[in-house]
Amino acid sequence: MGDASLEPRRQPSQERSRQRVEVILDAVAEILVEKGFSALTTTAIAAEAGVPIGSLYQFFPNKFAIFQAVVEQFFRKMDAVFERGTQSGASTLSWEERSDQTIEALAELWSSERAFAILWRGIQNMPEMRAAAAQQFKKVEDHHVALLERFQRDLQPFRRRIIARVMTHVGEELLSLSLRGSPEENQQVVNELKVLTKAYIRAFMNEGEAQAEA
Amino acid sequence: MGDASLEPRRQPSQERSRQRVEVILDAVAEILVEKGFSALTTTAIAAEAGVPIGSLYQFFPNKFAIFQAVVEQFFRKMDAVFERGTQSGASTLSWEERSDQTIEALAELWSSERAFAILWRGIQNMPEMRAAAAQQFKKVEDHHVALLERFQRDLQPFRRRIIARVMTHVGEELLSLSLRGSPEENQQVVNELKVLTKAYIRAFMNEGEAQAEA
Amino acid sequence: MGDASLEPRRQPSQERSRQRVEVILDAVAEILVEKGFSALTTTAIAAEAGVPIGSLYQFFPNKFAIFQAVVEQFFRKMDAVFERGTQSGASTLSWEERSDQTIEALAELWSSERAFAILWRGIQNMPEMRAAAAQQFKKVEDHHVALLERFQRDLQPFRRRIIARVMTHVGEELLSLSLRGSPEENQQVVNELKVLTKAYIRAFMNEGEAQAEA
Amino acid sequence: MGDASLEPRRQPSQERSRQRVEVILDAVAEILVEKGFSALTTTAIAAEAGVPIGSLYQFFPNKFAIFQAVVEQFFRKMDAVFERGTQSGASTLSWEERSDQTIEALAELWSSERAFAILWRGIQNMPEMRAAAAQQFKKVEDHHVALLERFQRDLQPFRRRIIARVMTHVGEELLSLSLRGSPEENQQVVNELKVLTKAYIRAFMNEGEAQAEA
DNA sequence: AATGAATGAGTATTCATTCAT
DNA sequence: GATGAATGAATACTCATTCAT
Repeated sequence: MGDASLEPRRQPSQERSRQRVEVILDAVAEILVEKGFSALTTTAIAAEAGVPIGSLYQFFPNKFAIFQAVVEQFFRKMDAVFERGTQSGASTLSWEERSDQTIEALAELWSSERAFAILWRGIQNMPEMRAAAAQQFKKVEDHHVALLERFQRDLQPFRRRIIARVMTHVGEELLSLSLRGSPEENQQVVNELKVLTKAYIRAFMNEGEAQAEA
Repeated sequence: MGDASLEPRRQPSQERSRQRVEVILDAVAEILVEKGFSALTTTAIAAEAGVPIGSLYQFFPNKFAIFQAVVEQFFRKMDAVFERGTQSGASTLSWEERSDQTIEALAELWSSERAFAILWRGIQNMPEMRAAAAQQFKKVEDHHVALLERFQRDLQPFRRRIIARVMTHVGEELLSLSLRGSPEENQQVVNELKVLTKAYIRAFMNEGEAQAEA
Repeated sequence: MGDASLEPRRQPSQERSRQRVEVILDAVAEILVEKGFSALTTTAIAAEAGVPIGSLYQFFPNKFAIFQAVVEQFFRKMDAVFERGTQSGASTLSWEERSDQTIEALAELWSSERAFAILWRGIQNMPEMRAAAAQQFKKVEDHHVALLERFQRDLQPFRRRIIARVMTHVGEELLSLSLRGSPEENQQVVNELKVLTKAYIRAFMNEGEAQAEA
Repeated sequence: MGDASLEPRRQPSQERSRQRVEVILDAVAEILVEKGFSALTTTAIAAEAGVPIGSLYQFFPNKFAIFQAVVEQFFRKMDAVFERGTQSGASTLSWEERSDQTIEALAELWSSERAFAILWRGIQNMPEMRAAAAQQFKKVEDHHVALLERFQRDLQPFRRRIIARVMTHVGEELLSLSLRGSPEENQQVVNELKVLTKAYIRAFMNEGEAQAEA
């Protein structure tokens, strides 16, 4: 699985190389925010990064691998947020508070990396990247599955997975939406995501109880 | 309002012309399903439709107008579903049943036109079509706003609009998701959309009551 | 000689047909003035004239024949100006006054048909029309030759022809130039054409005398 | 001033690149002479130059920039001729001899670059290049203005400018004409340009004296 | 005769990737 | 390793002319 051609060509072990990769990925973000996805050509990236076009191909086998690197960088940060949410001062907070906190942290992350949302939408239409995108979706989905396994033991595995998938997609859609409006609108979208998430969780929690009572 | 350059060049009044437009739009759908959005070039459309490239430009001023025609066709059907949901056998059904019915109908529509979901995602990344896409989103959002005005009078206008927007985006994201998995998964995604929608509505309904009680 | 394909397809004997041709030629002028030479497509002409595209091809075998008709119409008017200049109240006016009068009349003609100058420039770069354009140039040149034969009998035939050609081209270039500036500039260009023409004529008149004296 | 999109994309610093640009510009000339302006397509240029189409766009941002390069190259040579005419062995020559010499030199230049005349006419009808063409005309006009300022101080500035403009256009029209006939005709056209120019200058010189006497 | 939909070769331009230096 | 010029298939769109109705 996992298309090999999206792997970086080599680990940039030397300091200079590491910096170059950094510069390239920053250039990608800059272009996305300033000029949009359709301006994201290899030539433009090299120019923005102040790096010869050939260098791109020393670190990455092709255009998609560059995008993949940006995506992975972002998903690592997403992961970190989820980790923090799972571990931090567990007992003191209600699940509602934890949910809200995680969403708030995610919203901050997305808001601080507006380039990602643009890239992520663009990627959905690149056949060459669909598998890689699916894989990242899956990782978030797996995280939700794990949480549900811990706190909602009655759910059937199949349904648990679908619920996790739904939460993943709703979350990404609304976090993305929360970057496209006015500051007030954006904040309110995040608030609604909190409301909606808690309502949804409560819904299938109650189903279980309702069944148990019956 | 609405970019004139996306308007069809002329109404195909004659039978033969109407058929040609039909054939072209069918070709668009065929390509989307078979080869994906990035294969949707004018040459490919003409070839798939068995029509000379010039004919495309007799009916449409440019590529985007073709896409726009497909989008409008689909949104007219969406509209019809919403209309039916609003008018049909009003008093006998609970709001929960009505919600479920509408979602079921929408799911059937999306499932019967799989090409649309692919096109719709692709369009989001075309700067030339973003305005047109936003307009369609807005129409659905307005429908939700109208419903909320009728049944949830206490909501503040600003929040009402954001809730409507959230419902629009969640709906489209999950309906789109419900086309990408196995039949069982897809059905379950639709079910979750029903659960989630009702839970969300109940949540802000109760907020009002909670406030009223306090 | 004279490319047959530029001939009108048939003499529009019926009144309605004659009107249609008129409408078409007017449309050509309108487009030239409003949108420039590069907008002068057959489709645009038909649309502007409110005439089906097929009608164009009933009167003219091709695009060039339409242009040719406009050109001939204009050159007939040029001819008329020259005729008038040659015949009118001959003896009372000096040759200088006659020259000035003719130039003034030509300037008025060019100014009243601004479309022609645009078309005429455009035509120079159409290989298909170069022969026809040369023929029109030749007709004006021949007029000048005839005049010179009458008033400058000593000139050698070869030189007479070249002088006539030079006068033709200088005239057309400056009359065309006299449409491109401000009203004051345009008037002054016409004045300079008068000065220049008289100076030139005087020059080769004196040459003859100088030679005779020697 | 000067449309940036007509600027070359980069200075061909390396020898090989410089040669390539040379080859491209030569191909333009070749096509113009052999097949005329309307055959001057990017594909044709690339083919004639034996260069892939992409290479054209390495050096020039678009078709017009290629034409502009040819035009500028030629006008630099025109400039040089005017410079030489202004500076060379000043006192020994009468103004008549100087005028004749300059025209002779210009005629040689135009004759040695027959492609230019064809391109120059073609450019007049390209809306995208009209501004650039006007700029070149203006430079020649300015040269004439400067000369007139030196030798004909009595002329009013407005008239001086129009006279310069007239000389520019007459010169270019007749030099262009001097490439389209037989060798004898062409030589005679150049001779007439000399006669005409001197006669014209003498005319407005005398105007001044006539006024002074009165 | 009158119409106008149909045609498709031809146009300028882009861009991911390679590879000679 | 590092460079960036070179490549050419692919893209959206135009337009003079025809010919079935």
